[in-house]
Amino acid sequence: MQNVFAPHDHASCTQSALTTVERACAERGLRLTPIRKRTLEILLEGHHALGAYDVLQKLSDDGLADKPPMAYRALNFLVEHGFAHRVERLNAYVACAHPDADHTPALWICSDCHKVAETAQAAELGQRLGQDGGFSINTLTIEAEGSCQQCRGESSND
Amino acid sequence: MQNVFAPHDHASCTQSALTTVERACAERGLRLTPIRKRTLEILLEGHHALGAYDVLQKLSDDGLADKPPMAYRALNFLVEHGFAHRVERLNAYVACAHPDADHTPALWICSDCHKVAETAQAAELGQRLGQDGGFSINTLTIEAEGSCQQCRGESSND
DNA sequence: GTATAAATGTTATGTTATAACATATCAATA
DNA sequence: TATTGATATGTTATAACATAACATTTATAC
Repeated sequence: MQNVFAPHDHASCTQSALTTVERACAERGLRLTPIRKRTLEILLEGHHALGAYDVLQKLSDDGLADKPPMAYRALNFLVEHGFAHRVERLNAYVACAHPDADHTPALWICSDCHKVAETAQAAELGQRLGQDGGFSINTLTIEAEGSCQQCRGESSND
Repeated sequence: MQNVFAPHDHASCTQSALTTVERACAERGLRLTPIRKRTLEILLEGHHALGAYDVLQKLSDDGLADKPPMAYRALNFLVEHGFAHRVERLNAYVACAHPDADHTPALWICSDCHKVAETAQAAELGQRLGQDGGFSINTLTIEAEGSCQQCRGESSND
């Protein structure tokens, strides 16, 4: 697990994600417009999931967007292209930790510090689960809520 | 996979779930009040997930409840005690197929016939996934969207 | 430079969910 | 059997999440 729960150099963590996404957009002919880029930056500020209206508020503070559809469009763009994930259990969004890989993530939601981590090994696992019933998986959602190692060891890590 | 996608004797399927839940409530000192029982029956009518407001409409038709909190309370009761599951991807609810077992279900959502099936083998799997990161799982959500064997073989199965 | 597609701007509304508080019912027991 | 404490229901109001539909602007390809 790429452990976003643990202390780490967040500036370089953010920067590398941003660079990776910029490169991916260039390669794939996608337009990382100001709203979209800023939305990604907002999600990258922490490893917390943000609701669409939280994102919208920040976009609005920056004068970039001030109506719900504008935030949803940017978020949907990021999710569609694998640069962010929607956290179904929270109706919220989190920046992708490995935006370069085509992956089905498993999300780990710490109910103490509220950070959300991600692992990538979920896809083949779902296929295996579905096999006996002959179910053909299109998309797979795996989300766990619990407590991270840091929070179990310390008082608070928010 | 207990295959709710395939044709089956739905009357006995419903009846056995209802009986099991009644017994479980008796054993565990839970009150299966009219609203709660009817809510379960509504969910058991098909293997489709129903939104809270769909359930509310039906409860209202029966003169049992007519305000959102009343439906949400009944649904939450059923979910808390394992008699129904919330489908996070659909913001909807489905009756539990094995209400007697304490389980972490994996849900299979067919985007063609819209039925939702359930398998129970997800718990240890999640534990395994979380282990390397030292994450301690409280609840685990596993939901797949795709197509069931029946729908891939036939035209429509709704 | 015009046509086409993509993205953004805007209005309005739809959908899902809960906080907060009042009232009624149940279950144990004094 | 009256009291009481816990549980469940009734009600108002609003919070939180999301999208349909259509107008305008900006980018891109020809």
